[in-house]
Amino acid sequence: MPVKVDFTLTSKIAATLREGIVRGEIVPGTKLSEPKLAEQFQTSRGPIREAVRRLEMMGLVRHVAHEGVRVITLSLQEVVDVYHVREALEGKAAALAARNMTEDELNDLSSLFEMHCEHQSNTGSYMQADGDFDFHYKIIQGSKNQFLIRQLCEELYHLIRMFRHRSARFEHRANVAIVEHQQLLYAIQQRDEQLAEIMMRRHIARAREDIAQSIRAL
Amino acid sequence: MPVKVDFTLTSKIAATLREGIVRGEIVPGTKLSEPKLAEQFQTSRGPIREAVRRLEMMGLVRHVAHEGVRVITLSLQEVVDVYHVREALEGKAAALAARNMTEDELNDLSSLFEMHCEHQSNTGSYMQADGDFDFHYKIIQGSKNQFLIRQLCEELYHLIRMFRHRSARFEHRANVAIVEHQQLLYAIQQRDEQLAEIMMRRHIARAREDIAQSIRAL
DNA sequence: AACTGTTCAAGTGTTGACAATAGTGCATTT
DNA sequence: AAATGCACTATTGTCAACACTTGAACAGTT
Repeated sequence: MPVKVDFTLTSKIAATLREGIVRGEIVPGTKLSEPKLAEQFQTSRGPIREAVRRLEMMGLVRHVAHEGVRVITLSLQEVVDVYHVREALEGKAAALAARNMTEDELNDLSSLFEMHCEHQSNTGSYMQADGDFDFHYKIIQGSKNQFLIRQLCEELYHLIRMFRHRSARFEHRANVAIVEHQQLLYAIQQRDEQLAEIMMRRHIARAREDIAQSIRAL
Repeated sequence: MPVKVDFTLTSKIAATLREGIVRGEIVPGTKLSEPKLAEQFQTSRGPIREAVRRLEMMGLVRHVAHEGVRVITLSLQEVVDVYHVREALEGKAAALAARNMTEDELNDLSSLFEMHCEHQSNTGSYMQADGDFDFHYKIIQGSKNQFLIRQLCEELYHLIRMFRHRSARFEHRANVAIVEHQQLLYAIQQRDEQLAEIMMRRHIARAREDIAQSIRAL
């Protein structure tokens, strides 16, 4: 049975705004004025308010009473902070995935990885963003932990997308990522929870280190 | 400078409902009807809607479009899931606290711990809930990571409070908790990030194991 | 008796207007 | 000229009414 999604105005507006923010079309720091957005979307302020609250849940905007809502501006240091959280959560996700993924899911993950490998050797380039996210996404889902899934996929996910969209310069790591994915996949296939967690944490910690280093380079 | 808090109707209603849910006065599974709550609080539906959305951010209620909002019902298995997330996040918090806490904060934490010890040897009972939360709270704050702090203090915190309030039976662990806190404090004082993380994770994992065991006992 | 389709009530989604608040610019004062 | 206080404006917070969706009771059919 298909998952029920809401076709309310609110959800459509929220999705549109979310993508605008993630893609950087709505510049960080912008104030989201309810009357203006209401005019822009040809609607009243109600649905706008609700949509903006959902963005707040995702951490994409900050709301202050009587002042309004502004799109967050992520400093590199803050991105590093986000990656610390991501390391902790996805590390746990990998451990739980090693325990809880079904054989079918494992096969899925395995073929996805092989697809990435082929794409890599054919084009020499890494399957950007989507590909990497898919791999991580499948592992997170494999954890079978609804709270973990929610925190990662609904709250941190878009923040990370936003950062990645802004600075594609950290993607030279894309090449080594394949190797790290390989090791991670192996650990999960072996049902080795501890190793899976360590591998995932290293994978993310390395990406974080790249960012931290670019701060020190300033 | 004091943190600016909003004295809006919404925030007061949200706080009232939150406590009602956490304390179990509003029974899990209850449907929160906007018209009824509006009458109860002598206000209109607008502030009620916003307050309820905030509860949703905290994970205390679930919202389905066109159907409404219900208070969550946590199964023991779900509590175990929450504790997995908590283990990952607070473990990371302990590591970061070992790195980032100031000497003053360390002294604070230290005296808080000694207070707990005294109270324990005087009364023989553990300083319940509040005390334990305070200790963990100070460590989380000491991490200096705003995202981590938010996820733990604003999202998981109330879920855990809700569970603890429901079943005080898992509190025989209170006695051993002192020893575990002692080790944890020592690790942080030594600025040993890895040890602090391990100690915190064990501390929480043990509590989780108690819950998991009570599931198997069914 | 079980099943399908319709009607109805309750509640959520949406709207536009009103009230209260915060920031801005100007006038007045020292 | 700088500082203080006031009025104004724009925006958020709140309200009450309307529109649409959902679930349930009920009637009719097989």
